[in-house]
Amino acid sequence: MSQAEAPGAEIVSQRVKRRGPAPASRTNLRAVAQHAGVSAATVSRVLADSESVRPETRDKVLRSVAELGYVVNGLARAMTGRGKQIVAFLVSEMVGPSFAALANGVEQVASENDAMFVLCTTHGDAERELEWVTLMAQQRAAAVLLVGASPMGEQHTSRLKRYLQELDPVGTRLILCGHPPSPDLPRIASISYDNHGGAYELTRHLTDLGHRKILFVGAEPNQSTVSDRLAGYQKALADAGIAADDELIIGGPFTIDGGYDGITLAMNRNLDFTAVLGASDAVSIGALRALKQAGKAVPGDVSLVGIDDVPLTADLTPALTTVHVPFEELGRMTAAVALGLTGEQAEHIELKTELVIRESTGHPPVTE
Amino acid sequence: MSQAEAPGAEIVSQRVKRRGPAPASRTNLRAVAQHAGVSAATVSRVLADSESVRPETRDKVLRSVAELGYVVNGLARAMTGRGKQIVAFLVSEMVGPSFAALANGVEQVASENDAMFVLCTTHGDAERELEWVTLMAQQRAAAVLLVGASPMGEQHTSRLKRYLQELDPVGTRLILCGHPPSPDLPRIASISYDNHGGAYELTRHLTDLGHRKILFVGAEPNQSTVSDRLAGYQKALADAGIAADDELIIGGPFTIDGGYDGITLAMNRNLDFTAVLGASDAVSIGALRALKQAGKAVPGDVSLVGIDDVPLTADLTPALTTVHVPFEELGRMTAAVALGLTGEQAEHIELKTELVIRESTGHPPVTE
DNA sequence: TTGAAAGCGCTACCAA
DNA sequence: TTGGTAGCGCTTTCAA
Repeated sequence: MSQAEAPGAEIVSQRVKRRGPAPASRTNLRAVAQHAGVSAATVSRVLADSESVRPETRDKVLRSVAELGYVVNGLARAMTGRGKQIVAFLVSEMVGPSFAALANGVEQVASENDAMFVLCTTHGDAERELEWVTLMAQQRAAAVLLVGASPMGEQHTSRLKRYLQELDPVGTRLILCGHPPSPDLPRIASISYDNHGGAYELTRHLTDLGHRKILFVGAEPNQSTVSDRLAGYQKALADAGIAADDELIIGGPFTIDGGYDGITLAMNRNLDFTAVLGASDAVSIGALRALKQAGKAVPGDVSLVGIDDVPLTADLTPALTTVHVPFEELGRMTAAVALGLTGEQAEHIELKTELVIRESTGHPPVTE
Repeated sequence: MSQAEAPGAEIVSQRVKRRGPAPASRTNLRAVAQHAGVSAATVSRVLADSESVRPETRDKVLRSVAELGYVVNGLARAMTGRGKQIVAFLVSEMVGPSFAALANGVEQVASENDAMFVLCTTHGDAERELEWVTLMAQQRAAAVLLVGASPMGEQHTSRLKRYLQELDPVGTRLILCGHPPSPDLPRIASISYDNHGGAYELTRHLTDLGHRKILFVGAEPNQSTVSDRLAGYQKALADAGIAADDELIIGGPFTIDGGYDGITLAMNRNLDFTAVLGASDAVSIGALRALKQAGKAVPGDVSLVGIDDVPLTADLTPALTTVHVPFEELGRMTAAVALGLTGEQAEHIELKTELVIRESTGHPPVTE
């Protein structure tokens, strides 16, 4: 270290105090300034593309930057409020095409707006979720997105309150995505889509074809998405004058295996049905597998429908009739709200869904 | 602001200087200290779970923290070197099940090790990729993961050099995931899998069944993954004593549509083939669609194989014979290297792939 | 147009 | 066990 350059007369002896916390890089803004023979302020201005700096000075600085391989410290920058915004995407599992489309939508808008997309998975663990929320509060994230269905009810509300408690003081927004507004916490923005309507249309399509015994598979209890879908299904049945039959509602998880097991169970129970409504496309895919194995023709013997319209459903045999959910749009909307691009007040947006009729539905077989 | 507390004799008048850069929260560690009647150092110790603090003091502090709704500033903390590590996952598009499995693997290991998983998409835009690398260097990320195949050759090398130039000075690791080592830059760690061997086995399976005219669809030019797969295919043909026929190699993107278009093209050209090797499962799915539309039976008329073994391939009709790629494992490995869990030196790991025979392959039809 | 210097909020050293 | 305090690296007045 050259100490000859100090212009001051008296040399303060043990001024040198070292405590390198960031051991990686020793080249900081000050070093660049020194190298370029200007002040730190000037370097900062150059880096911030500030107008008021003479071209020659700027060049000099930039040359030093290059020469020293200097990279601004975004962390320090963030501390002064000039950092990148963070949009945190909290989801249970990073699986499935719907997740991908949704995340893509969020990421697009985030990076269009110069924000950083941070993905956090909870694996359904409430503790982990809280940890993420806390971390994001600490990082002063712009927004935390709670993505996907989560359990409803009292417990959920108090959980959200807990989150708010951490996020509010630091100004981080909390947003529900794919989940209806929490009635007790209307302040929390929510971007969701019409699960009820989608399931209604789907069921209606089935009853219009003449089906009267329609199995609902994948009724995971106490979960907003499913319960809305279930409600839509029930409403459509009622409107068609079909009596509710709880036997036809099969529980189980929202997965391929869940669908497979659900159908297997239904057949073991000798349930009588001519159509199956999977609570999601994944469920329907599993259902299809089970149906095929049992030698049932789709839609000859049994009609099958799903919900979500994930990409590959069109490539199944038969191509699946389903409800299209605009996941990417949902993501874009959510990010827009997260970044405050849509106005200030709490928002509750519900996107429309759309029935897509393909090959897996037909008239019920004529029973004699 | 109380100015009475200044112990100095002379009161400098316009000392009050305000410039609130973080407008959200005014409660900082100092505020907590004041509220609790202790020093900042003590609060810091409590928050860091340091041993040397009396229980009563700790309680007092924690009470103040709760009362004030204080949340530590992770940014400031990061500046002193105590921040969360960042693992940045750079990928072209956030699509497909293979992406999900891979990302999941990385995320798992990252959060097991208390690091933050940041997902960045480039949409195939080199400029965007560089921007991300720069940002991550600024954020002092622990590692940047370049995920997925990327073009090969001279240009690629100089691109990597450019990245290194930004990442090296700040100690951020650069890692290639799903991409073989760069011959010119052996320092850069790479975690990949055996594309050549996978394609070889697959082709071998086909030739063993008696196929001699095997179409390769999805030969996107100048891309490491494909070129390795293509090489494996060619090697297997050669080993089976089958002459190479470039006509049978169809270009096009690595997607469902790419597969569809590829087959359509091949049939328009009246190409003679009894089996199709899709460069990826997506390609094969598209190929299957086209084949079906043309009235070809699979595997009766044409055998079809893919590579990747993405979840839904088992649910196609017929279930697809493919090569299983351990994406999640790949992700876990990559993250481990990224976080330096495996030793210090540059690593080049190649994971094994495995042939999965399902229903889409059979003997070629007997031609008379 | 440029420089000096005061923070931003936290951690860690050194004394007490 | 606790407090004082000097940084970490940057931005931004204020004055020159």
